[in-house]
Amino acid sequence: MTGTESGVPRKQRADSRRNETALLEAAAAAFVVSGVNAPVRNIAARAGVGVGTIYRHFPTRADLIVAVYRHQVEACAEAGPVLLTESATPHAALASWIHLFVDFLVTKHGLAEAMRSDDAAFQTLHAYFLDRLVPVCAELLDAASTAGEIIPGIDALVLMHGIGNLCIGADSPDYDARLMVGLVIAGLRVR
Amino acid sequence: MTGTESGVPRKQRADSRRNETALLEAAAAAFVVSGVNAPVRNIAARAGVGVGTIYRHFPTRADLIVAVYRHQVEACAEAGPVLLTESATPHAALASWIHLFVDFLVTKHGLAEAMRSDDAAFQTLHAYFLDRLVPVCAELLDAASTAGEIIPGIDALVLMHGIGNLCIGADSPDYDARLMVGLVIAGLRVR
DNA sequence: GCTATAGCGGAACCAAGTTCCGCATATGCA
DNA sequence: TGCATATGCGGAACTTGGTTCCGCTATAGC
Repeated sequence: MTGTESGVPRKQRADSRRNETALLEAAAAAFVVSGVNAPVRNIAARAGVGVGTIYRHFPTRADLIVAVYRHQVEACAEAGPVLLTESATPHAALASWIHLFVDFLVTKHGLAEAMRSDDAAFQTLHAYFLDRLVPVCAELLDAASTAGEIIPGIDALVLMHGIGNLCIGADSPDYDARLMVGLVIAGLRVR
Repeated sequence: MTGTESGVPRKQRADSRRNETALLEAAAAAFVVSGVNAPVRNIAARAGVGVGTIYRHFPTRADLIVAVYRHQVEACAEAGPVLLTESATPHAALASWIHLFVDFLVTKHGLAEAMRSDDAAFQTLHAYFLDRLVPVCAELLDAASTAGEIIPGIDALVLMHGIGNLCIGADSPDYDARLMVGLVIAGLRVR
């Protein structure tokens, strides 16, 4: 229940907003150096707040991750339709978009792991990333499928899930996520 | 330093051996219901031993996992050459073998995740699984490559790494690891 | 049987996530 | 401007799970 008896809600306190942005900055910084599983106490200390303040603003780690990466996810989502109109073929657009998505993932240490975690706390992360990006992917798949360039019936959710998985551990020297993703893209083509 | 002054080592105590097999059975059971990250205390309780006993026999979780699954890994490794002689083509052998590997992984909740963990504790797991299976995979890849069925230059380690990744979360209802692996196998073919 | 010691159990310690509550302070109003 | 009150804060305390360590027990070898 927010607000006074009269029903008109008191506006959010200034310090609360300050803390929220401080937390976002601190989290972004912590994620860069320690990955998205950076200890809560770390982030709180960086932001100069108590741990309780993190939980008040971002009840689950997923909420914090979503908030930190929202801009980049939006950019990726918006790139889909653009690529579709600008690319030579739908398959080329699909390939470009997937590479964009992969680039996003591999530069966020631990994000790919988190994305696929079945831990309930990551439900909102899962939901946001996929709800925002799966339709875009589906549109690209559909276009390429209609053009007869790829095998039909591929589910966008499954594909993104798989692409995400392939990006796990992408910073290991004896692995090459992009190569594997490339194999998948090649495997999509009709032969 | 083990043994008496005279240099002849005292043989392993009977209770020690008993505990080791009890632990293996308990761990196998725990892995089935809770995945390979089942709490140490759980496994110890199941086996009717103290936690210290686990660490004495299996210093890291990876050691325990390796011990539990050794038979199945060996079977998979040995299947490679057999498939190569019995299959119609090297590519068919490769595909069959990969499916075998995938079947092994997807039925072990959490094993695929553990396989790719960069945590130092999982080093021996990584080492054992890959050292045992990568050469087999390399042989199959080589045969298929020589036969001109697949694109050349694919590194077995990278491929297995990727296949392992694709198997993460295979028990989720909205994912299909086998489909994704199938795409990779298709992507390997020359066109 | 006796002795030396390998091996055992589990308490204690550590790391991280999460909850909760007394306290501080910003807001809205007089 | 000063006051009342709800909002929001900090961080201690609790939980869970891994890891270490040490006094004690039971076995192997004689």
